[in-house]
Amino acid sequence: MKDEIVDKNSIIPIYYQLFKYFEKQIRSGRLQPGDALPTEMEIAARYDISRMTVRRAISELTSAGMVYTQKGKGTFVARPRLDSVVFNLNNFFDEIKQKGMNPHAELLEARIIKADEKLAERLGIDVNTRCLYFRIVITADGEPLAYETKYTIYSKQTPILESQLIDPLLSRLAAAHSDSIPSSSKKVLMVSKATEDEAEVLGVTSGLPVFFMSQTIYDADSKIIAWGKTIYRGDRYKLISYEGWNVEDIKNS
Amino acid sequence: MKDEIVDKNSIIPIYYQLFKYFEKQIRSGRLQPGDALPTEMEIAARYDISRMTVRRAISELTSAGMVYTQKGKGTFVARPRLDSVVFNLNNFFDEIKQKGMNPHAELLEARIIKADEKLAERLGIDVNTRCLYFRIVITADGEPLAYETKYTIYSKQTPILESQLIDPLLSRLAAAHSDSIPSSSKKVLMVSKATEDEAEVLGVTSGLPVFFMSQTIYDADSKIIAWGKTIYRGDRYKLISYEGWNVEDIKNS
DNA sequence: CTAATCTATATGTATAGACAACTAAAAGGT
DNA sequence: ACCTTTTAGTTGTCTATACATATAGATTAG
Repeated sequence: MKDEIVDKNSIIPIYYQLFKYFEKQIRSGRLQPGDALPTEMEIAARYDISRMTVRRAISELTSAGMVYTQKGKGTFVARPRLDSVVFNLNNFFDEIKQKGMNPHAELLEARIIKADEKLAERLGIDVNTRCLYFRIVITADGEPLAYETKYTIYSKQTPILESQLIDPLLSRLAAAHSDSIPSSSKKVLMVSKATEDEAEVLGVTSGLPVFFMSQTIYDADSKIIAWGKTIYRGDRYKLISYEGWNVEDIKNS
Repeated sequence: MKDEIVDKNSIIPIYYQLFKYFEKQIRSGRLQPGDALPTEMEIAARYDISRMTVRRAISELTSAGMVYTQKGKGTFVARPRLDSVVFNLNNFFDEIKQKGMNPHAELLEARIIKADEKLAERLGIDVNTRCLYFRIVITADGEPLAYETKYTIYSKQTPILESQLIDPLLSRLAAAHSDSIPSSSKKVLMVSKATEDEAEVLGVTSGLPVFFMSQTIYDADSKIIAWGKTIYRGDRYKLISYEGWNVEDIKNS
């Protein structure tokens, strides 16, 4: 009757059962930052499993950032990192749905263009290179939330599907229409005031504070293959970031 | 003369040498998304090492998100995730330094207060609970960049050091002055216009678009132990996020 | 009393092997 | 021609073991 923690006959891997057990201990606060876990040998002996299996469980905990190990000393519960901010700006289709609203993307304009000097400069390409240019507006229950302008190199000449243009992932679009493979991206988030054009599309008064995000997609050779900007309504949009070990609890508070 | 890829006599672990080798192959684009890695047995045989050592290397690649494995099929190079945004808003001390500027934090006000109704509501505590309240302004080369207002529960009554108040990590402060241990945090980023007070502290004109970030620190029982807000000058601050496999290259472009 | 050495203990690396679970293609039967 | 079964090959899990390396405290030498 020592333990129901590890069931060797379960189809669930032993290392995973152990991992989940310690994760629970830490998330609930029963194991607190700085506390030492039992040594690997102790755990192995207690549950009659191999030390390598224990190490696999601890390895998972380590890469989840929940514990850290010190050679010669032991394994300890880590302090949660509460100093970074992780936003998901792209998949707001799902976000809007989750709020019980109906997301929709409307294509305002889509054209094949030849790059002028300004665009050529921005994309690092030659003037007159063929590009795909389009603008969309994203609405929730009919109300505009974001306004996107995007450019991608159009070298494959594949047919353009409206469903593709609506895809919030610029990198996926770039993969479809350029013959380079997206490898890295750079995003810059700024605050700005809505221009007249933006205000009209978004249905707000000109000068309203908005988020301005530019996005650049690079291939493995660090060449630009796509560029886009998105304007988010400042009065309807905010970015929320959760971090730590009992995140699920605080989301409902 | 088959390989200089793995040196068994090196002090660098074999699995790490292997990991670095494949990482390089992927980052450089010689291995592209979708490409299959050699099988574990092949790699093990080729370099005369154990399969478990190969698996360790692949495990590192997997948790770095660079490859994925499919049972019964093989190991494949993953497509980079280019759809999230990771910002580091807090350690801008380092950021400012990196730009060759001189960061400084100035304490505007620091007091022990008893929570009024509004604050008690916000922190989820009783009215009259003792709290630490303070405001700081962060400058680069003397120019104000951000303006922070923070509250933490003050239950330990430890002495307050000015060096602590300047710490950009609110969770560290909360750990020092409350007897709860920070476990999770919630951050909300919005756009706003500078109020008169904010504009004066930041030395800008009232109404300038600014970033507004609120931050709430919770303990393991999901109780609030600290709250803060930060105003970032919109004309001087932008958030940059890099993702992908050749990030180091595009940073210099 | 101090400094160097030893010892016990902890995690880190690496090996060799066994079997399970899954995949895809080959082989076989109807 | 079609469906089923077999088979080879792959990753996943787990074991048992050996030695390396780091830590902290006890022991010892001076």
